[in-house]
Amino acid sequence: MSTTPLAAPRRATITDVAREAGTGKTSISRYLNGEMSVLSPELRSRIEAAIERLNYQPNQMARGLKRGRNRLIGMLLADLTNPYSVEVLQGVEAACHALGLMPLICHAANEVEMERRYLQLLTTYRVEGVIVNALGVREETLRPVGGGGIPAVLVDRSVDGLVADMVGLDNRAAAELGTRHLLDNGFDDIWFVVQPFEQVSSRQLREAAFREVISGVGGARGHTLVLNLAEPAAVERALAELDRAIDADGGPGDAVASVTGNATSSVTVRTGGKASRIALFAANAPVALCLALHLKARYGADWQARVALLSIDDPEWAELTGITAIRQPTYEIGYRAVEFLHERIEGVQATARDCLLPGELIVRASTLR
Amino acid sequence: MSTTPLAAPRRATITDVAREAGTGKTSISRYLNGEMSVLSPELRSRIEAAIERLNYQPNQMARGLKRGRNRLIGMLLADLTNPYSVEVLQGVEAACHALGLMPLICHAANEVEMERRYLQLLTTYRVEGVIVNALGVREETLRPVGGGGIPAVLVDRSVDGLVADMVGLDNRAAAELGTRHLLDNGFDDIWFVVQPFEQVSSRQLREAAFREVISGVGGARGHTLVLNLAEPAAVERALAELDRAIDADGGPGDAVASVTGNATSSVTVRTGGKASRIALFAANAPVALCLALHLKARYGADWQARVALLSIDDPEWAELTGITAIRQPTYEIGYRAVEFLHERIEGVQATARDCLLPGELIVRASTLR
DNA sequence: CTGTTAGCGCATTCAG
DNA sequence: CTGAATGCGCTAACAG
Repeated sequence: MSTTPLAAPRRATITDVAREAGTGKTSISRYLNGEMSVLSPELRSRIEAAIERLNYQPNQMARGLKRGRNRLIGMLLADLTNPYSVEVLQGVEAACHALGLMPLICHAANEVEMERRYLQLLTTYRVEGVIVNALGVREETLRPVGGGGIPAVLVDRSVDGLVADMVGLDNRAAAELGTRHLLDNGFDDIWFVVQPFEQVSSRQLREAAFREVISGVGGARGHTLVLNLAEPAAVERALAELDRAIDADGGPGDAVASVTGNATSSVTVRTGGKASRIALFAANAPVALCLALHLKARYGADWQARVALLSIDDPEWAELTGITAIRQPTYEIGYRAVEFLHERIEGVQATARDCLLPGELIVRASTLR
Repeated sequence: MSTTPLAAPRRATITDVAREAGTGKTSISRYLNGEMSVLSPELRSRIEAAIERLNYQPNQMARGLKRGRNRLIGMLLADLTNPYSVEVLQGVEAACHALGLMPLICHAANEVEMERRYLQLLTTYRVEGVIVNALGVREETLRPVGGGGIPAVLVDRSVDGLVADMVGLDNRAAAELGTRHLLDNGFDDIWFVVQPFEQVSSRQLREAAFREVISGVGGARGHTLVLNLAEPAAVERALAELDRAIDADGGPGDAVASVTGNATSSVTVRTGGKASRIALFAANAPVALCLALHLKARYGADWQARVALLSIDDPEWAELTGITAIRQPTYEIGYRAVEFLHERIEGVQATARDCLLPGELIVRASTLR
C-alpha cells in the first residue's frame, strides 16, 4: 500500500510486467513481438494475465530508440485547405494502415517557414521517411531529405535539384484533355488561370500543355492568367483583366434580358442561341473557387450562362454548381506514394521513379453549349 | 578513414559531437537545452562548430524517453472531410506552435475501429495529452483517456461518462439563432435535418434547441429529419419524405414558368410573389451539401427559389451558392482546446470545464424573401 | 525454452 | 564551469 500513492499513476513498464509475471523482461519482450512459438503456453498465459492486470502498454519511443526504427513516416502537406490534400491523405492513411506505418501529418499552411520547421521536426523524431507535397521552395529546404538523408517521395510536384520518387497527376495529359474538351465544344477563346508558378512543377506543366494544344489549333486563342490567391490586390487586378475580356466577348446568347450583377434579382432568359466562345480553365480547385465566387458576384447567379468553367480538381461543390472538372486519382496518389516510400525504406535502390496517374474528365453543364 | 564506409551515413549522436568538440556529452546536452550561461564562450563556440560540421540533430525520441515528456499531443479527428475539422485544425496548429507542442494528427475517417486504434497508438507513443473530436462511441473507447489516463479535451461533442474539458460551439444559441432567423423571415414550416444522433451531443443539442424554439411559436411547424449519410438507401428514403413535403407546399411564386428538374434547360421566372414557407435547417455542412445536391438534381439550377436552406457551418461553397449559414468559431475552438490541454498537462486540477463559443449568422439570399 | 547482460541517445545527479 | 557515471524502457545477442 505504501508503494505508489495515487498521485501519479505511473505507467507500467516492461520491468513491472516481468516482476508481476514472475519472469524476466526478455520473455515479455518476446511476447510483445509475437515470438509465441518460443514461449511455453504456461509462461505465455502468465504474461498475458500480468499485462492485463497492469494494463501495460509498451512504450513505442523506447522500442524505436532501441531497434532504430519507429514505423513513423512524415506526411508534409502544403495546404490542407485544398480538398486535394485531404483526399490524398485518405490514400496515405489506408496504405500506412496496410503497411504498419504511422503517418505524422504536418500542415505547412502555405508557409515556407512552417515547412522548414516541420521537416526539421520530422527529422529529429527520426521518421523513417517522408512524403512531401512541397510548397514552391528551393531544394535547400528539403536538403535533409531525399538523396543523402531520409527517404522521401514527392507528391504532385517535383522539386528542382531534388532526386526522389514522385507520384502525381499526369499533368500534360490532364491539361490536354481539358483543353481539347473545351475546343471540341466550341470554345475558341480559353483562359488558363493558375496560381503563381514559383517552383511548383505541376502548375508549369499544366500551363505548358495548355499552351501547346492551343497553339496547335488554328483559330483558337489562349491566354494565361496568373492569380496570386495570397495577394488580394493582385487577385483584384487579374480578375479585372478577365472581366474586360468577358465583357468584350459580348455574352452568350442572342437575347439576354438582363444581367444586373445582383444575384437575388437577376432574370436571365437563355434562348439557346450561339454559344459563348469564352471558357475559363482553372488549374486547380482553389483557383476555380475564386473565379466562381467572382463571376457570381459580377454576373449574378446565372454567371454560368456567360462563361464556361472547367477545373482540374473536382471539389465537392463542382457537382452542385455544375462546372466541368478533371478529377485527380487522389486516393491512389496517396496510396502509391506510401508504397514507394515503403520500398525505399526497405532499401530498394532503383533510380528515382515518376508515377503519373491519369485524370478523369467529368463533363457537366458548364461546358456544354 | 576506416571508421565508417559511406554505406549508411549513420546520424551523428551526442557522443560524436562531444568527441568532435573535444568535450563531454554533458556540455553538449547543456548547450542543446540552452543553458548557455553555464558554458564558457570558448567551449560554446567549439560545440557550435562541431554540431555544424556533423550536421547533428538531437534525437527527440531519446530526449523524450529520458525526461519523460516529449511535447507530443494527439489530435484525433472524426472526419477530415468535414471542413469544420480542417478549420479547427488550423487553430490547433497555431496554438501548438505557440506553446511548443507538436500535434500528431490522427484521422479516424468515421470508423470507430480506427478511432480505437489511433487512441491506442497515441497512448503507446506516450503523447502528453489528446484533443479528441470523437465519433459517436461509448465512453469505453476513450477509457485510457481523460479521468485516470492521459489528459484530454473534447472538441465539438462531449462523451457520456467521460469527464473532461470540452470546447465547441454554443449549440443551443446557434440553433436558436438559426431558427429565429427563419421564423423572422416568414418561414413557418421548418425542417431540421441532422445526421443520426447516436452519441453525438452537438447534434442532440442543436435539434433540441430547434424544437424548443419552434414549440414556443404559435403557427410554426417544425420537423426533424434524420439523414444517415453513411447509408445511401436511408438517405434516399429521407429525401423522398422531404420531397413530398416540398411538393405539397406548392412552390414559391405566383408564376413558375417551368421546372423540369433538368438543370441545363430549366427556365424559371421568379416574379417576386408570395414567399415559400418551407425552409431547411441543416445541422452541419455535410448535411447541407447532401440536401443542396439533391435539391438541385430534383428542382434544377433554380432550386433555391423553391426552398430556403440554412446551415450550421459555413463551407466554402456557401457563399457561391448563396445559402445562409452559421459560421462556427472554428479557429478559436481549436486554439482554446490546445490551451485547455496545455493547462491540464501542466497540472491544473480544476473540475471539467465547458467552453461554449458563439456562432455567427451569415445571412445570404437563400433565406431572404 | 528462459534469463542475464549490454547498450540505443540522451538528461541528470554529483563530484571535481 | 565541466565531465564521469547512472538509468529512462526496451531489444538483442549471448549464455544457460
